[in-house]
Amino acid sequence: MPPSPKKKSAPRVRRTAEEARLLILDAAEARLRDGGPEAIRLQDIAADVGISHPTILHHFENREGLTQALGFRITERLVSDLVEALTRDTSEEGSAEQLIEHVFRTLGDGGTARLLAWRALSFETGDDVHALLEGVTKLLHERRLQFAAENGTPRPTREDSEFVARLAGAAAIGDAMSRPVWSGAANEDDQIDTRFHRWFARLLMDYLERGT
Amino acid sequence: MPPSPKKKSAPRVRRTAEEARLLILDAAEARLRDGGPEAIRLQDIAADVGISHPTILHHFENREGLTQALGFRITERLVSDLVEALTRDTSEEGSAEQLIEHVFRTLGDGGTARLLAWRALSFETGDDVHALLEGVTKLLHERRLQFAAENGTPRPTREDSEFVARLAGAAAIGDAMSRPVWSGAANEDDQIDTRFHRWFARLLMDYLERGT
DNA sequence: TACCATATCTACAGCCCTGTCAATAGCCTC
DNA sequence: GAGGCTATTGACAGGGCTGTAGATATGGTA
Repeated sequence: MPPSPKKKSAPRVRRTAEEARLLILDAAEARLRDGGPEAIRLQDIAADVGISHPTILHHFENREGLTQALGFRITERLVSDLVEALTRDTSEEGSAEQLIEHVFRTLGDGGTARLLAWRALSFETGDDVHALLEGVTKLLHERRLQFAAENGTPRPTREDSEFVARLAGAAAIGDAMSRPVWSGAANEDDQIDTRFHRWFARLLMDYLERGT
Repeated sequence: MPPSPKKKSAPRVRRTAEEARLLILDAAEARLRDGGPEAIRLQDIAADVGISHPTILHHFENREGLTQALGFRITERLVSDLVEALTRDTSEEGSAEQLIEHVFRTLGDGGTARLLAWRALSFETGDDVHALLEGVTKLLHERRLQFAAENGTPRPTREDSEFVARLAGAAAIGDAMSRPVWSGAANEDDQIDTRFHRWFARLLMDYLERGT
């Protein structure tokens, strides 16, 4: 048999390595979002991007390399988003409610909660997340000390500030994780989420202003 | 070839269907706990129990049947635990702190948080969890109305009670989920968790006693 | 234009995992 | 003790997914 008439395959698209990695990560993240961890299949992802699956292996070594890179990117984006919001929203006086709302929205929307849950399940040290909590605590505590000095209210301990940050984070994550589960079929109205966030923000603000 | 000398295989253990299902579920849960969702492999589970994997299929139809049964059992146990704690601990007056501590411990210990996260990832309606929140809200609200009548404090709205329950649940779940992630290498002391739970319980109690 | 680095492809190998099937062996009932 | 129900098993099949190898094309560079 003659060496087969050289099927003319579709012209190749050649990207930079970075571009390719971005596209692949995007596709993988989308699959993870609405298909769960088991939906991260090289062949499917490749099909989504419109490439062949060995290309993925070329860029990420192996499957685990891909998931690891994905995990890093997810938290990295989350962290930068939070830090940005923190430094922006705490500059104005009364807008802590907006900040809380923002945090809840960021975690809840677009399946970010699902991504976080996945990351929590798939180990990976998580030192970066730990660092995030540290940073937030520090920021918050400084602001509280300043507030106490200006208003003559009692100075909070550092542990107290840590607890406040921890509560806010836990509540946001927990709420985001639970919502898709227990919202269930009854989607109810979307407003109730916002009211809940406001309510929580006010609860927290009351506590902060009381001083202890 | 003569019909092979009938290798004497190990004597079979014959359990009741219920017993077998329990053993299999236990093994599956253990694997899920410390291996993640991808560790639910029929052959491995069978090996753990000491049976052959077709036996699992016999009892659960297929893999999905197993995971579904597992999901139900996990939340069922959690729900019954919570309901029991609620009815027990709210009977005494000041022991709400114990209740909160209990909820946090239940969710945090033994990887229950991991199990919940897995369940959140693997869809499944979650109507049962929704029902749990309903029940807790109702219990809480009734107690608050009674408290308000006795002490002359303002009557809370039902939505307010719902928010309290939602916050407590979200905080417990979020904290449990986050701890293994951001505790990271620095295990710090275990006491701090307890202090945090107490702190949160007091915050919540203050709010409840103020009435709004 | 010639050449090089490398992103991409096709084809294939191997593995593991789920699910099927027919046979076997405990336990309960009569 | 005989017989039936069914829990259990070994062997096998089929499919899908990861990873490998060598060829090829593309864009930049000299």
